[in-house]
Amino acid sequence: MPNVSIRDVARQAGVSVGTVSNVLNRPDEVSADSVTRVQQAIDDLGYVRNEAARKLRAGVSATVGFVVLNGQNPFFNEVVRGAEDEATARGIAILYGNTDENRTREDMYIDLFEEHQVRGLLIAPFGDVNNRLSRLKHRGIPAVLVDRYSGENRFSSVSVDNISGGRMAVEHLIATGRTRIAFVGGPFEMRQMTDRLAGARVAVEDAPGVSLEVVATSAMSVEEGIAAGARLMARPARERPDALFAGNDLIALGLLQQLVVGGRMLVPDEIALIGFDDISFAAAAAVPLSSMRQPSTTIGKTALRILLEEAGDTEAIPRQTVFQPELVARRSTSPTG
Amino acid sequence: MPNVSIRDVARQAGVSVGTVSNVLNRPDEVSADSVTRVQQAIDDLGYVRNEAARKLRAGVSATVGFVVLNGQNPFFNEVVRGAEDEATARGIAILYGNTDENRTREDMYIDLFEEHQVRGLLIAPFGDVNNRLSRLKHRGIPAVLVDRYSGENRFSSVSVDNISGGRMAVEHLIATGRTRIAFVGGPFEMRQMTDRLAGARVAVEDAPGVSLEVVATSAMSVEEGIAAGARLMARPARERPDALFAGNDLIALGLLQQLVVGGRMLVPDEIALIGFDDISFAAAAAVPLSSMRQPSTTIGKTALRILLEEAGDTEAIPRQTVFQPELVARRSTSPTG
DNA sequence: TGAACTCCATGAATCGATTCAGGAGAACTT
DNA sequence: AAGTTCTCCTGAATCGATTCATGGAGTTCA
Repeated sequence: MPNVSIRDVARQAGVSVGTVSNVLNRPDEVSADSVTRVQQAIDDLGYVRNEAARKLRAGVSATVGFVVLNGQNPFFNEVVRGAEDEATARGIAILYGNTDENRTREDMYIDLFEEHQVRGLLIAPFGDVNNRLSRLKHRGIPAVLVDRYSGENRFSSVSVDNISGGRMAVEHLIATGRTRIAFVGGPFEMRQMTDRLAGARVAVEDAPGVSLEVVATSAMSVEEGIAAGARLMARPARERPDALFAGNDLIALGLLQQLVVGGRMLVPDEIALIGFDDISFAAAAAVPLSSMRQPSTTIGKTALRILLEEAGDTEAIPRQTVFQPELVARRSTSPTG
Repeated sequence: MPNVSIRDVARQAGVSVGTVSNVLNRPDEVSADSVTRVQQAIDDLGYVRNEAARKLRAGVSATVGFVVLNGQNPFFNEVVRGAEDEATARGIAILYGNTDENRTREDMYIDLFEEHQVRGLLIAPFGDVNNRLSRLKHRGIPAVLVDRYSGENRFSSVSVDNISGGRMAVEHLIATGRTRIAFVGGPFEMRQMTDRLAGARVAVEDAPGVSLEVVATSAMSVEEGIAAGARLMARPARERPDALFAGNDLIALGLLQQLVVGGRMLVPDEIALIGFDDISFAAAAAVPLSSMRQPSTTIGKTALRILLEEAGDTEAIPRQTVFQPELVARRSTSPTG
């Protein structure tokens, strides 16, 4: 029995379509008798509400878009997971798009989700999306930036204090006796990276006798970490840093491989290593990886909650939610000796 | 300028709404002049098509649902990525749901996506979803099973030959000189796991003098791999297997950690290790991990393509697409000595 | 010239849920 | 008993894109 509409339910239950709609949307304004009759009819006919019609008429969508910049990074999957939980608890579905750090794809998804009349957009942006998002806002589609602080205050955002995180990571390295530190990360168009590096610089400036060098990567991936690790290992042992702060855990895992491959196990005695994000693979690495934990699912949950609030109130004032990252010290940064 | 409708475009361009619709959907049936005038009006007004209205009237949806059983497993993210590419090329958006191997969530997502009138459903199922999917099919919503062979032939499926994969993995272990093999995996409600184990059994039966033991895990996760690894390492060295075949790469990575932790580096000399899926973390592990590669993005692409074909033709005969996994031998299974 | 075709444009009807003005009937007031 | 208030229900109008029967204008051909 395909295509059971509210009209069929109304007929079956012997009430009007308006009543059926009320049973569905505000059952307390309907007599108990009608509610049970309509429920019965719904079960008998196997009625399923048509979201398209609902969206069209009510103008309110039960869909939220989530545009993620790297679907291969477990961190973002955890953020999505948090948003998902919060969404499904409200009967909202998530349209998912992975841009793979590609501006064209990013634009494409924003447009696509606009066509789909999403209730709002969560986005971990890669490029500069302010103009596009402003346009959406104009049309009543709010956006919340995820994992990216919105400096201009045009949009709400949920992120982590990357500067402070970078500082804490390097302070930890220094506290455990390291002095020749390298930051391995990039690309530096990404705000996350520049902030983490800036934090690292602060920590180093406060510590006399500690140096910081920068090893740039072109992506935040395991592969780039491996490549950077190979470059470091190509140096004479004397010229290598004694501690590495990786821009994120993927890079850190790549580095780690190069530092332990072939059983040489330089970590942690000769070189300490700390990452960022604390993805679940970090704890499970060959040498359990120290990392700066981001509250990933909480970020997702919070972002979704803020988004829905703003969807209800177009005049809402953008607010920036910033969590503090937390140092998770594991074996990869055990003190030397 | 919120809420620009096709009617506004028609007025602006000096044509009827029917013509605007035709420009949008079959421009070749419209005069070149009208096309440019309408295009101009669309640009001027910033018109964006309303998917809800389109879906309601045309009954055709530009949305596909993808229900995944473990959003934390990079393998599934790669499958999603494949489907995504294929979908966006056609202007189709993906509703994403992660069930986390939980039947309630699985049911919930199927219902939710039905309400959303998806054009079809891709699902990597956990529980028995045949009845629910049949219901959808009745309503004109086809489903394609992903990473799961559909024995009954009620639905199309795209998967990998797990039996053959299991056999190849163990044959490889045997060929590299191992004789005391353990399969580490579970839960065995999952068809993937039983098939891989069955394949392993076949390989062992053909090889005199080779034994196979089963170490059960309660999930296909890194954590379970670590736990199983700890149990194995608690045994006296003599009683340990000399080769491990992990049910998937997450389990393998967990095992690997326990086998190399503290610099003891048992892999590959004392114990060989092979996983399944060949996720990108496998190649980047401390000891690069041998694995049975699944063509993950191809699986996603193929599944989506079949789904769309079936959405166009309700009488389509279900077809089972089975790929062969491919052995990727890395250091973790180098021959001993 | 007129019949037969093409080519295109028109605009009302339609999809299904929601909304809301209007009203029936019961209950309560005075 | 008449007026007032409540509680529920009704059903037509509506959202915006698509469809399709209708028909006007221009071509071709006999």
